[in-house]
Amino acid sequence: MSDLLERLRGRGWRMTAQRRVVAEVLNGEHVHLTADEVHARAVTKLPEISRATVYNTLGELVSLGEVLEVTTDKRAKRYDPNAHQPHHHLVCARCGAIRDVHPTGNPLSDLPDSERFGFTVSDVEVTYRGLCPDCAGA
Amino acid sequence: MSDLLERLRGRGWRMTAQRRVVAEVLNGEHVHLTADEVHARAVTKLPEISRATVYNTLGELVSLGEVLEVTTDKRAKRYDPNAHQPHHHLVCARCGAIRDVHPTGNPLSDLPDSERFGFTVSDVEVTYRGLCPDCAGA
DNA sequence: ATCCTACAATGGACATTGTCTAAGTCAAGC
DNA sequence: GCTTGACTTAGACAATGTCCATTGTAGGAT
Repeated sequence: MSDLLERLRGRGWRMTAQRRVVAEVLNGEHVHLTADEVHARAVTKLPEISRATVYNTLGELVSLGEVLEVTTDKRAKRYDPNAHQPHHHLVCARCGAIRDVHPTGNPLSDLPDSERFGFTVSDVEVTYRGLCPDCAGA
Repeated sequence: MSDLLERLRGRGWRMTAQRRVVAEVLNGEHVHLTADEVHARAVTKLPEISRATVYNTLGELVSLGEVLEVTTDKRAKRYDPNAHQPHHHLVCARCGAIRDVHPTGNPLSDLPDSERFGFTVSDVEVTYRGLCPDCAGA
């Protein structure tokens, strides 16, 4: 976990209290917080931290490739710290719960040249939707 | 094309000038407009139409299943009238151009039970990313 | 053809998410 | 322990989307 902090330090990332707190909040599996959620949690550890700093820091983590931006719903971007293991997402259509999933097969090879319209296709993002046990078990 | 208007009428949708204009704007293949773009085009045909009405109407069309919401980027929702032919999307990472694509295979069957976490999975959405010919041909 | 009425449209305030800037603050190196 | 350039802050601003009270109207009833 402090892997993240270690890696960042090793890459010459200037360490500040704010950045440490943000990195600490973004930790674990199946973590997919919005920027405001990150801010809310960061504030409990460091009350003075500002919204702008959280946004800036998240943006930097994304640029560094340490965190992924996920847009499973149309509302806010979410931030996924599980950037070093490729995966896709399973989303509950009712409550919005998100799980990381690892489908078999490679969707990239399922897109024939005739369907590529001359694009250079480099990435694919798969979002499964359904109901989680709680919401389905009505 | 007026298929859409026909279908809506047949389903007892109360027809108004505003709704007709919105339905007319959303017509064709590879159409993926944001709500504001729909509004901008609707205004050229019906200057008094309000933003709220466009949002309401789009929401209704989505509820009726005649139009799909697509969230290929983190900014605005886009509306895709091609709802009666299942398809996925190919997005240019630079300019944002969007094409409808039809991959082979069924990603749903690529998600093993062990990766479903008890969810009832009903839908899957695939977004391919890359560079369109114009942006790649730098 | 005209009237009624429920449903639709309007516009403007408000909410949410995200960006920007100018000024103050601080981590890290010397 | 200084210096300095990068970081943080607060708040204004922008973009997108929602809500509500008021006004308008489509379509059925007469």
